[in-house]
Amino acid sequence: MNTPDLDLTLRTALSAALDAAGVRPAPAPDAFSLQPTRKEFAGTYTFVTFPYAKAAGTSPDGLAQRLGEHLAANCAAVSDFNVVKGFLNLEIADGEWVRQLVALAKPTKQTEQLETRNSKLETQAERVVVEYSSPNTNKPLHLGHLRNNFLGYAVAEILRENGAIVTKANLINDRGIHICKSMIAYERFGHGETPTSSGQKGDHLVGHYYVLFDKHYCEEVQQLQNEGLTEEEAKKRAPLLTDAQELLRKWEEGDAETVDLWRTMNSWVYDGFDATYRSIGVDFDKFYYESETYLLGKERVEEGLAKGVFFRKPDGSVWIDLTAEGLDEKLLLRADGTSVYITQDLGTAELKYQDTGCRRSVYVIGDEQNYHMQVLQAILKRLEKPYADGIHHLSYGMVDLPSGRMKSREGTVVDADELVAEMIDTARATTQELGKVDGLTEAEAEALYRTLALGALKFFLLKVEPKKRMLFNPAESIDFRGHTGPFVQYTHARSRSISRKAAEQGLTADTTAFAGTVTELNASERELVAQLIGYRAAVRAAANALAPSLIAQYAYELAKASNRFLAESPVLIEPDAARRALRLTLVGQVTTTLQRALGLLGIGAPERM
RNA sequence: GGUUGUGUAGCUCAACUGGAUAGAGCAUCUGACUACGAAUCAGAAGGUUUAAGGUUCGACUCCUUACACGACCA
Repeated sequence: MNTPDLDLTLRTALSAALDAAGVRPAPAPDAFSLQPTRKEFAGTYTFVTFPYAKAAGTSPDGLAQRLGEHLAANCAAVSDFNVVKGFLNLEIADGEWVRQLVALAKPTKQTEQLETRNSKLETQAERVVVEYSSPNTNKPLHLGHLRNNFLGYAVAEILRENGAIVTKANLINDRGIHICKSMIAYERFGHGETPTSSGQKGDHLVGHYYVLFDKHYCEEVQQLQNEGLTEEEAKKRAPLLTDAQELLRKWEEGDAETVDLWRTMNSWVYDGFDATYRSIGVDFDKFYYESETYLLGKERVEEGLAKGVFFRKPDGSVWIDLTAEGLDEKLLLRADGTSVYITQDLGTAELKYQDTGCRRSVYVIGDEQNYHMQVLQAILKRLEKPYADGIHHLSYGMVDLPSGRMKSREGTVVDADELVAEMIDTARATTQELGKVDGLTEAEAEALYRTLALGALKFFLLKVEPKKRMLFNPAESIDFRGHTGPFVQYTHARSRSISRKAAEQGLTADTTAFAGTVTELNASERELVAQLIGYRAAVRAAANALAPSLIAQYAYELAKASNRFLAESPVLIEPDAARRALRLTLVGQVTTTLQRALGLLGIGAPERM
């Protein structure tokens, strides 16, 4: 027998009760809000009657009373209710909580879920592409990219868990003047240095030359100004810049030597990126390179001109007028026929659609591109692309430092690799100080430090709503206690420890040992079951809102409930066998659920810590 | 100048999209390791939600106006 979703059971019953109370048409089960009861009142779920009191022709309290009586009589899950100022608080029968727990723990239930999910995959599952990371190849990844990478990875995993078919895509910006700047600096000052010869990671090496470019460029500009040029003039005529521009022209013409250097330097960067991606635990299904897509955009321009959506100005440049959408006129192709950013994006969007068949596409990009993304979507709508409506810009705010905004030129950038390394050092120090790693091999311990470091970092960056700017204080921000990743990881390790000890003592989490016999729960047990069955709702909400922060919040609250439970309810020492089995089942469910929730955020769940 | 985002406890963030006395963590103070892990738990203190109006049974949330900070578009 299947135990249905408690939330759905209650909603269905409430809908029927509203109908019986004369609310016509009664709202559908998913059309009203059923919220957790505030903890100062008795009950678990609360229904607000104000919106329906008029239709029922009674006071809110009167309606609440009638609904409560109807539910108590007709819904087995509801054991009692109370009414406070128009709020109907529902209390759930302990027997129902036990049934819910048994259903959660049933392995058959899970395989069933998997099967329905697989068959859904075959037929009507939604296909989504999540584009994230999307770095430039002229500098290594920094703190801002980490927020992007973690967000993108988590959103993709959450959508997948919610039943979608997801393609993780990475669009690499590998061409343009910025690469040429690194190249020209390398030609000038590199003396044939390579990652191997210098012992530097490839992306750091190339980033180094980008910085060198800027340094020498500034000197040249100063020099020219001293010779009497205006600042503006000097900035335009500095030889390094004109050389870089010349290099870009040669690259576009396909000059063999230039393309060769470009390819070599980019390959160094990719090796470096690979290492970083592996180190921070993110992955991709598909890579796109702007050097391969930037020409595709021009076909879209032709298409737009043919459809009359775009127009050509007398100088030959191509534009679109988006004033009707509240935007401006936007340049799509320069008078000399070269493309601009948005041109490439049109091409890439089309390519992604052809490759994956996804009508829905999530772009994880910083909020400085809000306008750009609005324009992109508006243009695709005008072109009547089937994927235009499915574009969603997951916009996130910058990560600021106490000193202000990160600026690569001023050297105030927090490098991703360095930050992770520092975090690992902190995790190592903290763990060793607590003396928790006795019995682990060196390799196991090091793996643990990485898991903890990344857990802290990812949780810290993901628990905040994406669109908010956030402050990162390297000295203080990352903590291992309180509302943190390691707190959740600790709870998992603690629960695993109890399960291991139980197994050593021959105790099992057998649901048949308590399924019919235990009929009363204490407050911490009830709260924990309620949290556990909230997992699916949390995933659904997070998927709909593209909000990993909801999963972080859920994992934290589950961990909190678990620790409270363990403080109040002895497990292994519990003398009553049935209750002991129930509590062991709870412990087991906490570990698997925490593991899944953390997994969605890309955070590992250690066996011990 | 135009468009847009943000503003909540000393600090970093929540608030189920209009619901009850605005909640957590850090920092501060108090208590709990001879019960399974104290990276934990229990408790105290901390608020005119930037300001002023408005909408209604009810506003951090929606609408005006102003202020502060940011981003983008000329």
